[in-house]
Amino acid sequence: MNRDKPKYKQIVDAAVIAIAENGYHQAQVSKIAKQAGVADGTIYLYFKNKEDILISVFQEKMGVFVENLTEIIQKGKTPIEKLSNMIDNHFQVLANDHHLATVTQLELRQSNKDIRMKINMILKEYLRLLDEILIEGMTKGDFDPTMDVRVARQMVFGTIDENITTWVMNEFRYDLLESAPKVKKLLINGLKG
Amino acid sequence: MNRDKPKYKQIVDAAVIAIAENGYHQAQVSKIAKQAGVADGTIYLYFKNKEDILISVFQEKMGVFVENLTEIIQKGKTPIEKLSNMIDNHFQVLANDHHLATVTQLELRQSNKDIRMKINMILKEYLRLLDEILIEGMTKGDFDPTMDVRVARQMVFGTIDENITTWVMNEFRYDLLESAPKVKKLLINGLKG
Amino acid sequence: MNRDKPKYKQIVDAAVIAIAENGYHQAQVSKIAKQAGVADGTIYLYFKNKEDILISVFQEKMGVFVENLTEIIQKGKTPIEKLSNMIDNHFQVLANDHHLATVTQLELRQSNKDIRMKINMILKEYLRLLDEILIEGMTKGDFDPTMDVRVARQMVFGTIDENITTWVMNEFRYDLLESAPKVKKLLINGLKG
Amino acid sequence: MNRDKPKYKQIVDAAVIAIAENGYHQAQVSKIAKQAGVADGTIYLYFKNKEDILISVFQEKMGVFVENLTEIIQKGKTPIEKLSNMIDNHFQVLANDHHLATVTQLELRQSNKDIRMKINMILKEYLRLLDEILIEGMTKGDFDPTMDVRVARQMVFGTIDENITTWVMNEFRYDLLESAPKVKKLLINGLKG
DNA sequence: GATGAATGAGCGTTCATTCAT
DNA sequence: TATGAATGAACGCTCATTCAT
Repeated sequence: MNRDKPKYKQIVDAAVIAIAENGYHQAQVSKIAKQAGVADGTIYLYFKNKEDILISVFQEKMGVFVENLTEIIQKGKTPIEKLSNMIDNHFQVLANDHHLATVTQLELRQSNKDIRMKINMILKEYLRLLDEILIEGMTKGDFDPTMDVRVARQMVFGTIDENITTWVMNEFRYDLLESAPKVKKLLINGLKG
Repeated sequence: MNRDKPKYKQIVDAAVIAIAENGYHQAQVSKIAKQAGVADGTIYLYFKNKEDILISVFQEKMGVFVENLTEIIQKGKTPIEKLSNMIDNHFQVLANDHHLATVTQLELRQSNKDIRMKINMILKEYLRLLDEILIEGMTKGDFDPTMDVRVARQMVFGTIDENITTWVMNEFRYDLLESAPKVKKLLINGLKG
Repeated sequence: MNRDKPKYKQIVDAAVIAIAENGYHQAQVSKIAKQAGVADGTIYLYFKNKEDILISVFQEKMGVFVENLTEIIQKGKTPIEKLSNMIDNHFQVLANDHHLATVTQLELRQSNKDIRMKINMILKEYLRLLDEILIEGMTKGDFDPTMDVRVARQMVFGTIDENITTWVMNEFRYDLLESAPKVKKLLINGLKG
Repeated sequence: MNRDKPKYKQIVDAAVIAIAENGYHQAQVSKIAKQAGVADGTIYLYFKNKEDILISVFQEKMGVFVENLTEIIQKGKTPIEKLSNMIDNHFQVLANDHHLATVTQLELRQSNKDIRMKINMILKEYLRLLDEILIEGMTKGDFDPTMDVRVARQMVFGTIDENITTWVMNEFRYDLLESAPKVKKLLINGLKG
């Protein structure tokens, strides 16, 4: 079950494609295996079970968001700049990968409570970094120092998420990136207090 | 398939409980029937199939939100008051019915694309009413007249939704209603521009 | 369960239509009831169960064949004339009632062994009359006196039956009655020995 | 879905037994699987669905009739000899396999129209070969050159079929093979004209 | 007699997982 | 490691029959 071997990533990527193209419930293990070019049984040399594939998909892909956000925080000067770059990054990554957007915004949410609980655990790290930005902003006076961080974080993440989900549901018919400045303006106004 | 007979509502309510307690995929028709105190076959006198039960659950329950919001819009004086009351209503209805909250925020989202598309159609009416409030606010000067209504609506709904979902995922461990004033403050600040 | 009341015949006739138009397996009791213009439950005031309806259909309709054949035997002069008239009658009755032909030749044969055993019991009387004609022919020298009556009867009935079934399966696309003289010629040649 | 693997024939044979012993409607897939000594799911590696099993049963078994008849036609000298051998073969194959006789004469006829249409397509080849014999006989003067081939074919097949069906319905209580010479004599007389 | 709402047993099929090769 | 044939548990839906009115 070595997660560094090339076949591991090969299967994770195949899962994204299989789920995006067939839908969550139609992405049987055999389809993922076929897409990955391996036998059904081979999947089980790298993953404990199907649930493990799905969680790994999220983990691997979410990793990119966390890495990018870590860098954004390091390089950014002001909290507002950091928040702005975070939103841009979030929108850009998904705007550039429709398969991934479909999987994270629609398909993976059809998984059962257990899986989504685990997915939420993975998301935690990303939200922790967001909290960091918000707290810095409150301390430095860029954001309302009296606001509730949890609620503020939920506003930021909920707004971004809803935006992207709507775009996916509309089958990418408009340019997601055009919404970014509007989202930023509204959110920053909200946070300024 | 008469939707006015008492058994119709009886089954819809039973479905909410069965789904909340067992999870979407474990809420077999037989469990819903048992919960409703009717025979399995009786379900099919009132619903075309299982999918129809789920859509009806959403329809019936969402109906309350739409009715309440309609009244709120009629009675409210200012757009801000209307928005405020809408948020209060949304939080209160779900804070008072944990089963319903579980079903709408977690379980029903596991349904397949078809069902979710239909659920979205039902949601549309609610979002249209929200748009009404926002546009009135833009016209009257309460909200930023230059903002994008769609993005603003996504912020309001996304923030509310994310808040409630987090609360459900945390298994109702804190008081949802305490978040309402904070959510309102943040959102209204954001919309004011 | 009075079989003389008008509703009894009404339901039998409705069954023929319902079965002919929907097929044996799609002719649910509720469809037969609807076709007859009575409630589902009413069926059970006249018939023990669904099987009883089907057997009654055959019984009532077969009755016509037996009555006609009895008269043919009484009025006929020679065994060959009687056989000839029997074949004509058999073809004519079904050529005039496509619904009935469909039901007896195709649909009713989809019933289970039990029902078909009972149908065969009803058929017995008709075959007994046919035997009478054959035996008279053997005695009078019109037919081969050394032939096996059972086998001869099976030839006559099997040939008639196969002819009509093929015609039904070809959806009545040709004129069944044109085959009658040919069938008669072949059979009588066979029987003459 | 490889039809050459041993398990394919294994399941077809099991289906004949399961249907003969339980009746068409009581021969559930699970019973066929059990009889074949495989898991339920294995059935679906070799057959598209239950209907496909039934059609395959007929196809495989009818194949024997067609093969035998082809050989009979090749080896036979006169049309009468060929017809005679065909009847013998038809009777012998079924006299030697009561299960198969039950299935072809009684149980398979309970299938729905679709299946029976497909079964009829398979039967067509057998009837075509019979037609060949009849036409040769008409040409060579063994059979009445003025007879209608279709009607003649229906007499031959109908007589054979009715004979065997009666024997099955009488639960094999008499020796089917004793009827063969009688059937042949009657039919050949009929065809001679 | 007549109704029709309610009943509940019964089954074909899918698919994640295993394991002999 | 890798394979893929085989497994078998699990469930939505139909429809003949009943029975309170």
